[in-house]
Amino acid sequence: MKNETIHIAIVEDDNEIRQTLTLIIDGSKGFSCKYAFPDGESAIASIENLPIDVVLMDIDLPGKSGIEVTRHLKQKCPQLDFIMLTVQSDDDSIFESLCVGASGYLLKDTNPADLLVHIKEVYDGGSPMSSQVARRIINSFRIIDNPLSDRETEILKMLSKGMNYKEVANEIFLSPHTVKTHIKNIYSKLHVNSRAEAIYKAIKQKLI
Amino acid sequence: MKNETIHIAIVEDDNEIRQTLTLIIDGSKGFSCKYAFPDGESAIASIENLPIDVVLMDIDLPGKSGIEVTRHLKQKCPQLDFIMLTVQSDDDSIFESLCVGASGYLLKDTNPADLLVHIKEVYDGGSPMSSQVARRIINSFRIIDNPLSDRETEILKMLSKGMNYKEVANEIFLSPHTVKTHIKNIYSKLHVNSRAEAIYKAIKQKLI
DNA sequence: TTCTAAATACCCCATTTACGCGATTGACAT
DNA sequence: ATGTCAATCGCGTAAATGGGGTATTTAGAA
Repeated sequence: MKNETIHIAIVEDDNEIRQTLTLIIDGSKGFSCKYAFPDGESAIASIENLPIDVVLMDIDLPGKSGIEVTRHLKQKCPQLDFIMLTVQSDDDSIFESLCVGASGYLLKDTNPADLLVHIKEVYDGGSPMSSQVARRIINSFRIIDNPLSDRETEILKMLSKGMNYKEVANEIFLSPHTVKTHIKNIYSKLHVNSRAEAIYKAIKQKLI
Repeated sequence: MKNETIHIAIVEDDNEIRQTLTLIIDGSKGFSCKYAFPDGESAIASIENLPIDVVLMDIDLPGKSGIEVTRHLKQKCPQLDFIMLTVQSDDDSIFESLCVGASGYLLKDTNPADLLVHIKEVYDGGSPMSSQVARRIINSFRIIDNPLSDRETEILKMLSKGMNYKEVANEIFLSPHTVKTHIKNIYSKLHVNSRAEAIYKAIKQKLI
C-alpha cells in the first residue's frame, strides 16, 4: 500500500459527468484530478507527458472510442492504469477493454465513494470490477460442451502441435489410416473441413 | 435480488475453520448452513441430493482436491454455485477453478462480514473475487507482443476460418503467390511449419 | 543516404491433405 | 437384442500445402 496522492485524468465527453467527477475526485484527500478531456484525441495528445497514475476512460466517446484510445495510450505508457467507466456491460466491450490493457471495468452507476476505493485498488495493483462484470469474464472460461471423444481430442491436440498423419500414428501406435478416419470424424463433428479451422474452433470452444 | 434464505454447504478439512464458518453463516439472517464436509468424497456423496444454493469449497483437501470436487459436482448440479476459498492465489489454481465452473474465488483472510456479502453476490448472479485475483485474470487477456505485420495477421485470421490460398487471394485482391509468400513469412516468424501449428501458436499468444 | 522491412509476384516439386468409398470390433444403452 | 458409437484398418485420387528459390516497389529507420 502506497500512501502518496494518486493523480487521475478523466476522459469523458459528457460535460456534466466530467465536471462532477473531477470535482469529487479532486476534492478528496489522497486524490488529485487536474486533467479532464472531452475526447480521445485531446487525451492522446496530452496524457503521455503528464504526471498521471490512473485514467478514468469513458467508452462511448465522439471520434475514437475509449477502447481505441486506451490501446493507444497503454502502448505509449504501459505503467499507466486504466479504468473503463461505462453504461454498457456487453461482453464485447468488456473483453476488448481487457485486451487493450484496461485494469478495471466499472459501470457508471458506481457511487462516488466506491469509485474512489476502486481507483485506489487499481493504484495498488488490483482490478476492481462489479461482480456482474466478473461473472461474464468467468463464464468465458467455461467449457460449453465437448462433442469429441477422448481419442479425437488427443489427436486434435497433436495436430495443433504441427504433427502430420504419420507422426500422430507413430506416437500413439496406430495406422495412419486410422488417424485419418479420426480426423475426418473430428471435422464432421466440428462442422469444418480443414485442419486450420478445426484447431481454431476447438480452441475457441476450449476443447483443446 | 431474491430475498429467500440462501442455503450453503461447506467443504473444508480444517475442523476449526469449518465449524467457525458454519456457526457464522448459520447464525446470520438470510443464511443457512446445515451441511459441512471435511473432504471431497463425502461432499460428492451427499450434496447432489441436498437443497443447497452455494458451496464454499476449500482447494487444499485431503484426497480429491477442491477443484476436482467442484468439477464433479458442477457437472451433476449445474445450477449450484461454487466459491473457492483458499490461502493460495497462484495463477494455476485460479484458472483451473474458473475452468471447472467456480463462480467466485476468495482468499481465506476475507473477513466474515464480507464473506456473507460475497455469498449473496454469487447467489444473485455475480462473481466476487478479490481485486488481486481479478488482476491476474485480466493480465491473461493482454497481448505479449506481435511479430506479425498487419497484412500477415489479416491473412492468418482468414486461414483460421478455413480459407485456402485462392480464397484468401480473391478476398483481398492479391495473387495466390503473394498469399503464399505471406504465409511462408508467418511460419518463419512464428517458428512453425504448418498452418495448424501457426494458428495454435497465434491464438495462444493472442495474435488473432 | 543507405539499409531494412513490408508487400507484392512468380516458378518448381515432393509431400500432405481431404474426401470418396467400405469394413470390423467391442462397449454401452434401450 | 438391437442399435448406436468409438475405435480401429484399408484404398485411390484430385487438390492443397510447404519448402526451395528470385525479384520489384515503397516506405520508413539508422
